[in-house]
Amino acid sequence: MNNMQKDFKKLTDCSQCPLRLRGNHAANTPEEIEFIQDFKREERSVAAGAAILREHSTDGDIFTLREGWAFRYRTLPDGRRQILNFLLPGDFTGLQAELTQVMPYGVEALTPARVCIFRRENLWTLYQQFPKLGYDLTWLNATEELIVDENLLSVGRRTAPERVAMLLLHISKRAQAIEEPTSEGVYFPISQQHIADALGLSLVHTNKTLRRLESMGLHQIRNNRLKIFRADILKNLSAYHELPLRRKPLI
Amino acid sequence: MNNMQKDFKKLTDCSQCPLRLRGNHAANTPEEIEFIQDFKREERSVAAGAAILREHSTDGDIFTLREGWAFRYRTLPDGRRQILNFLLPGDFTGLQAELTQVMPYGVEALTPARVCIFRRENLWTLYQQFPKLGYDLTWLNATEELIVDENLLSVGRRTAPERVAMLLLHISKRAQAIEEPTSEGVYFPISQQHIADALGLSLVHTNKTLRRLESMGLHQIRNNRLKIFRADILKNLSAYHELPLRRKPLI
DNA sequence: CGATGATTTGACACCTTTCAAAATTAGTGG
DNA sequence: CCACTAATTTTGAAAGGTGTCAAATCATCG
Repeated sequence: MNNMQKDFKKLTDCSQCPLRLRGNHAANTPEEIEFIQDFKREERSVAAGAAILREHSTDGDIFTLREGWAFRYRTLPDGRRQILNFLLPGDFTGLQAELTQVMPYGVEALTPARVCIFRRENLWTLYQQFPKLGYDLTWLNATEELIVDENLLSVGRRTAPERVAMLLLHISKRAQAIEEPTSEGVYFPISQQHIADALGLSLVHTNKTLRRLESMGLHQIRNNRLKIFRADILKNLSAYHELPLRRKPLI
Repeated sequence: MNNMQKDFKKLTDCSQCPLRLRGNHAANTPEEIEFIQDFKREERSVAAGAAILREHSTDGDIFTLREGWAFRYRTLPDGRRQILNFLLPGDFTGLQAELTQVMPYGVEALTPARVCIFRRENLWTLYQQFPKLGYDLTWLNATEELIVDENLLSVGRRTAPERVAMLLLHISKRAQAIEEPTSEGVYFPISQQHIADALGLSLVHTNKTLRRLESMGLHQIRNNRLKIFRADILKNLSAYHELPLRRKPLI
């Protein structure tokens, strides 16, 4: 936990970025990568449960999640929390803070994570020197909004079972896109409390719904792994249609 | 209604754009405005209730709402509808469609409206030739996401009275930002069905909640006008904190 | 092997939805 | 400007999905 600065100066060579090498993202030119390298101010490791961005703080970083999972959330004064979306490796966020004085949302690590933090003051330079990267940023931001839209539809209009089914499918799909396929399902480091906060449900009711779907043989969650058995039924239940997305850019 | 093409060729001179002249938006250079002028493919008038963007269609425009109000929404196969956010004059949307083959959401006019539709094929040119406008687009998109975030928090974690209070305040604030202040409150062309769809509530319960707040003297809706009487109580009830936003760009 | 946190269960209250129908308001044609 | 119809807003009553409370069972970890 206190190794937060152990690798402070030594920034990974972006051209060797493990995310990039995995080939899930759109390619960049060497010049672009060089710029991104300079754009990067810091890499930071954060423990599971630790804050990456603090809600209501007056400064906020823009960053890419390089390893681990996290989530973006907002809270009400009395503590009620709504998870806006989950962040998986490769996801970029923090731009919205550009608009306000205080961070309207927080980001918290779900697992031990590692983030690449960029120089906000160079954001404008990025747009000027590499329009393509500016375009990519817009793209990344729009992708995030698409997910939030989907979540809003869920929370606003789907029943509890439908919401849970939807979340299982959505997370499963996203996880599959970034990890090697195994017969043991996908990594799933999300607790029931997190699911509840993401779906606008209570913990108890989330648990009961989850148990119900699982006992129907639709899926299984065990040891931080999610296996989908009956994607067909889950899809039908949640009316979830995967949007065919192009390959995401990486910054 | 069938005057949809009456002013087809004659595009407004963007430098004389009524929105721009009103001075609510960040300024642009003459060169930028000239580019925007060329970027604009068409202006279109749509009737209240008509579609501006069709959900699930395979083509989608990017546009700025110049006059009137509209809303962005998604539906489930059985017809349940969730309004994602309301669009007021000056709002820009449609970028997300860039990411998918099918429009993930629809946009419908709430009042007679007029939209400036841009040449999607020139979007990339915009980023290249006018990085500043690219930056603005990112900004506009991020602003929209901020609103969706707020709505997700509401729908997920606020009670019905809290949601309604929140919506009244939020809309009132946005409306005030674009119209002359009058003693008669702000323009409010939103039906209870729309409120229900935006808040994830049923029509009946929306009505009862609205009536309750109104009978408590917190607000009044009459003749498409909303008057807030007790902003203090409404704020306290909804835990709504206005985010101090910078002046929005206009494209 | 305690201790702390996560998951499960059961019971019950209650907020919200659904169903039905009346009362208003808005829109349209004569 | 008055009918007439459609749409919106209101109300009441009852059903039901979710939340809250409490407590037990499991799991994880130093």
